[in-house]
Amino acid sequence: MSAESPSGKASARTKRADAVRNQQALLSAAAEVFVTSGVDAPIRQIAAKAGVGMGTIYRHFPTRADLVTAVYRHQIEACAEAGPSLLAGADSPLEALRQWIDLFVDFLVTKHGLADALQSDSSRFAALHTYFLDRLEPVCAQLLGAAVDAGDIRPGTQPYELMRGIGNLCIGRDSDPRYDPRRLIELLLQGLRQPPPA
Amino acid sequence: MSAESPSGKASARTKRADAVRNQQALLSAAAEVFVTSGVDAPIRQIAAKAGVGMGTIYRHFPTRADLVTAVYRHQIEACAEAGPSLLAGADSPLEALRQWIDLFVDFLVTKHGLADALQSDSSRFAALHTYFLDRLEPVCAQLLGAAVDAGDIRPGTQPYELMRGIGNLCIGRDSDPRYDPRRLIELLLQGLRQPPPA
Amino acid sequence: MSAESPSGKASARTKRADAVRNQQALLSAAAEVFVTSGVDAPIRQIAAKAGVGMGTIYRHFPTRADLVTAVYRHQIEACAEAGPSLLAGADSPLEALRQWIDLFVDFLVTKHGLADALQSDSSRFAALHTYFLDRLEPVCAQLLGAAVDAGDIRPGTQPYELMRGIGNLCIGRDSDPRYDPRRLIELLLQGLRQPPPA
Amino acid sequence: MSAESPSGKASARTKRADAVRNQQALLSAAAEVFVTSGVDAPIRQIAAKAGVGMGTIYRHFPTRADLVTAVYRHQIEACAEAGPSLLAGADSPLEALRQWIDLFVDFLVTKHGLADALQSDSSRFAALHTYFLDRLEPVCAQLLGAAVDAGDIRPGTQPYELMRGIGNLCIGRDSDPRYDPRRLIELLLQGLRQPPPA
DNA sequence: AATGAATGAGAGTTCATTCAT
DNA sequence: TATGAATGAACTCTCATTCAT
Repeated sequence: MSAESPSGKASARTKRADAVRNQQALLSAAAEVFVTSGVDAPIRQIAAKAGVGMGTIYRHFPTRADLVTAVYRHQIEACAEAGPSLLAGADSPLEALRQWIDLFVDFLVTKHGLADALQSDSSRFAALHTYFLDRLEPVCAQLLGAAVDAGDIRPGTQPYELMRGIGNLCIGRDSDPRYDPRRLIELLLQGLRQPPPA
Repeated sequence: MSAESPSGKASARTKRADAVRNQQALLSAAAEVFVTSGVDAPIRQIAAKAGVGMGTIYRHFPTRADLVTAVYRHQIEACAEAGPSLLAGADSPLEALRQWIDLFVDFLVTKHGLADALQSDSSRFAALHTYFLDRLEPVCAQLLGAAVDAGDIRPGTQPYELMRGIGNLCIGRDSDPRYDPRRLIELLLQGLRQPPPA
Repeated sequence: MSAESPSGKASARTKRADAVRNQQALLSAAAEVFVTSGVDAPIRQIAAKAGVGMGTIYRHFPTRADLVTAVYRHQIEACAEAGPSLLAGADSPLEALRQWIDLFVDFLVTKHGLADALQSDSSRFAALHTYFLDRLEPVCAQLLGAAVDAGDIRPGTQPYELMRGIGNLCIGRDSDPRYDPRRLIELLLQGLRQPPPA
Repeated sequence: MSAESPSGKASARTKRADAVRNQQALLSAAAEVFVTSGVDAPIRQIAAKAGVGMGTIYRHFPTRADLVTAVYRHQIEACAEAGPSLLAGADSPLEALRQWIDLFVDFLVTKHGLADALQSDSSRFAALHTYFLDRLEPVCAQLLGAAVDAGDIRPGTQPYELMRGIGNLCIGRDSDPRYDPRRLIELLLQGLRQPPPA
């Protein structure tokens, strides 16, 4: 990189690098804080964890939904991209669906403020909600459709409803050791299976 | 006059009647507000809706949990009492379980701040949580056990987990018309059914 | 009004007796509560201790100062009346003054919210203040004057100032065992003594 | 006169001032308010007087004790530092003690909410209390000890008691012009003097 | 006359958001 | 651009005082 005007360009570059670094720090910090304090955690707390000022958060993420969305974007992407691969590689469409739901649940219970955020009716999270569904609903639809087409499961279940249901089942997962969302989700899948021919 | 009891007592009784009326107003108002603003709604809002001062709420319900518990106590009781009757009257234990879950869901989606409150990890709702479980878990256990004993459903599902799951599925029921918790719960029940002998 | 209806009279009498009894209960209760919670104790607390309603307190003692004054009136009277007797019976006017101050201090430290109330600039206690001074200042003045006249103590000290000073020294008496107002008051008295003729 | 502009809209509500300047404003305001309303004055009142928001007070002084301590710290320091100098410069230890007490009283009556705060049994002021004593008791002890050693005053008086006594005498100084704590303190000092040999 | 339920002003405290530096 | 000080609305809770019974 050549810099004829060292001060001007260098400072611009420096700032850019700073900004990127800040954004990364913020995302990591927010992810951590969301886990311990939920997605409604005080901005201060996130800023402190990231080692930046509060204003910096507002610059990068004007609304809370922007931040939450950004925090989970990578995982949402990964989850979305896994759909087709699983469908291609699994023994059966149902097996692919099961594996995808496993990923989905991993994601939700790992970042455990998320399930709460997703069901929150607060308009604050509308953007997250939208992004989440726009990206994942088609993937879920594809898997679900394939399983139906293969005759593995009965038709009639909508991807939106299934995703909401799984998401809801993941809420408050760790408040009591007696509650394990995966067991219930397994029951759901059992319920989806085509009743055997008489 | 035959009033052996001093008038002091009579007047005390009268005041009580007022207080009772106020309590009712409060319970109705709180139930309404919980629906629109959640169980964390500001005390002022509830007081305003009930047409009473804030202090009146504190008098009747010293803590928020007291209020929430009181709001839902009647329904919890009704639900608890329905269990044995349904078991006695239904065609099969599974049918009884299904009907009881219907009642349970009716309850949760009608007073829909409740599902939120129940899963809230906030210690503020510990009392409600405890009351809820103490009262309903045994009922659910009985129905579940009977269905297992009759061979209608597979064993291994705990009443606590089932209730939590159903409760979670009822969260945010009306944020989107595409989501109907009952359909998912029906799937859960399907999943619980004993796989037919080979 | 003619007392045609006996019940009218009877009830009036009954109420009077009740009122007197209530007043006594209130004074005792207030005295106790003042000791533990200060003269600013919540009205509720006093009412509860006395076993009466709050309204009853307001009926008997419209302002807090009225109650405080009433609570301490007996002791103020006793203290006031002791002055002349002590002067008549003691070995010297200084000794009488010392004994009277002892009584005064007993009074203040026994009812330990009192010293605080007396110095409180809050107008709430103006009535108490006034009553207190009206009654005791002349007594103190008499004792002080006699001691001065006898040549026991130097002239120049005003009874108001001496009483305020002693009252202040009694404040917070029991917050620390290292603090004993009597030792300081004894020093004050030493300081009042006529310096020995050269 | 330039007041033609519609100054009704206070756009120049100097929102952001230097933090240090704000602290100073806060300390001055608090000192003033403590004088008129006592050290228990509402936070809002102090904030209003300082022209800042309430949050600013919490930022600078998280607890009330922090604020009270800060308000009086400078004077406490000055008083503490004066002790040794006075002892070195005065004609006699007793004279040094007298001068130090003069300073001490100046301090208390100038910032006269302080005497109240010091005797307050509320645990809220424990920090102030502790700081006050930690800093001044040793100074008072030194002066007192020197005066005893020099034979100027009788032994047996503890610095804690003397300071509490003087502090108490300064309470409510200006509620009545007839009351002057200095006259009583002078009597105390007189009382401390060694009784002349028989 | 007595009661105590009801009222609501007022105090403490938190935190999202703005904006001077 | 980044910072974090400042603001103030919003919330909880307490208690003096009133007033219907």
